[in-house]
Amino acid sequence: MQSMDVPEVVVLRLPLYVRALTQLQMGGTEVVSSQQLGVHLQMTPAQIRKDLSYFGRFGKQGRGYNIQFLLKELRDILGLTKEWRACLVGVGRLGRAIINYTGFAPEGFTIVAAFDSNDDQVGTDVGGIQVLPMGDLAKVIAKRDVTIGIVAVPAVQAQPVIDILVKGGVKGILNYAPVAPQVPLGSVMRNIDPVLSLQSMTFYLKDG
Amino acid sequence: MQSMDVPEVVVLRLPLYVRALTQLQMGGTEVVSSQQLGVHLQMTPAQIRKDLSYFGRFGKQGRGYNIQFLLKELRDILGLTKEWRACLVGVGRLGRAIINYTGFAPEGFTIVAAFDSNDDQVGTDVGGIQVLPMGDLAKVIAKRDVTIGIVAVPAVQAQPVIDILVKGGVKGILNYAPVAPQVPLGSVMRNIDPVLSLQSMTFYLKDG
DNA sequence: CGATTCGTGTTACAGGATTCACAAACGGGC
DNA sequence: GCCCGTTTGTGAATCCTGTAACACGAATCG
Repeated sequence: MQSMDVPEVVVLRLPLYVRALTQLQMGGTEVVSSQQLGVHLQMTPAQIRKDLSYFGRFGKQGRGYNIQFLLKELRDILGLTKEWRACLVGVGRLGRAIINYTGFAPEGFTIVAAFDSNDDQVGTDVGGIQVLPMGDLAKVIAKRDVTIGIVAVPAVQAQPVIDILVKGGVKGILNYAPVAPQVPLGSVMRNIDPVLSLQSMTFYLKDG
Repeated sequence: MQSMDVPEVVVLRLPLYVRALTQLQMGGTEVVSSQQLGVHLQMTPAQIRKDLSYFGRFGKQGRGYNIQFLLKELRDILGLTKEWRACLVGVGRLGRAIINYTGFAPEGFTIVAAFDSNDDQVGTDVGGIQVLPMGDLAKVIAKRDVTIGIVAVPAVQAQPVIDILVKGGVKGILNYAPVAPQVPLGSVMRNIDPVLSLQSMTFYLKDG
């Protein structure tokens, strides 16, 4: 499969291209050169062209890239043309914020179920979603075609919860817990960790 | 300054070491080898040793690293020994969640002020913090020794808000808005963007 | 219609980062 | 005090990423 020989750094940049192109499209632009895109994203034109060339030939010499076309291609490549269904584990403060976050839906990511191990939470309604017991996890994942698990539980529970999610059939994990858990080969995990970001930032701030 | 010739990837990994070491320390371990740490963090022992060697010689041959000592050193290097004061801009849903997030304080990051451009928000109390008008920003930053600005405003407002923060004297930006804003040289920015994470994840999920 | 300009896709190269391999150092046992 | 298993710190070698250069196609202009 193509996925195998495309460097991961490149894949990580594709969503940035999608963002920038969408923004340009909103502004009414129809064609853009790697040069202009580069200014927008603070990268060299060469890098953009090289990244795109991993997937095909999308531009025209002397003209640049047709935004609508390139966007469609990139969305295809990233798999953004379908609706992705996710479930959330942990409906504490953080989990509630995630459910209520309005940024996911417009991009095609929908949270279709929520779980919690705390019996007091089970049965309650959070942002229009019924909180289910952890025991229902595997069943719901299968029934509702859930491919992504969002983890918003305390650090110590993260690894066991992730194990359950993966065993339940989830393929991707978006982890908000402040740990670096392990996922089996074949699963993909992304960590959201503002504290780590701050801690690496202070290195540059400490005597500047 | 040493900061200049240490690769940024290395700096990004240091907080991971701090985390793992803290966890081991909690568990009662006193000495750890790069081997063991590597298993814990899923990295090669060689990389850990090389990373650490940028900053000094912290280990003992035949034994490994004294956790307490190494932790102290790493905290020093990262500048985590002092209290960092931050201000938040934008007290919408996301901003409120950030203020109420309990993960910052234990690591020495305190939110000491909150701002919003919406007059309806100004004057209200969010999580024990009084919301101030944007006009007070520069004054408060100076007076309360704020070095970090946390941005939780809609995408279109992110860049202007960041400009104001930087002009006001903030040195670091933690940006939650789904854009890639520009900061002047000498400032540091970190982006928290779950949607980008998901969008690069789906590439690997789309036909697996 | 030929010349010129522009910007792509690609190949070659340079600079970084990661891994390897090994000498030097440490601690424990005897 | 000496040996032995262990593990560090560090050049050297390998791998990877980003940048620069260039040949070619496409559009434009006189």
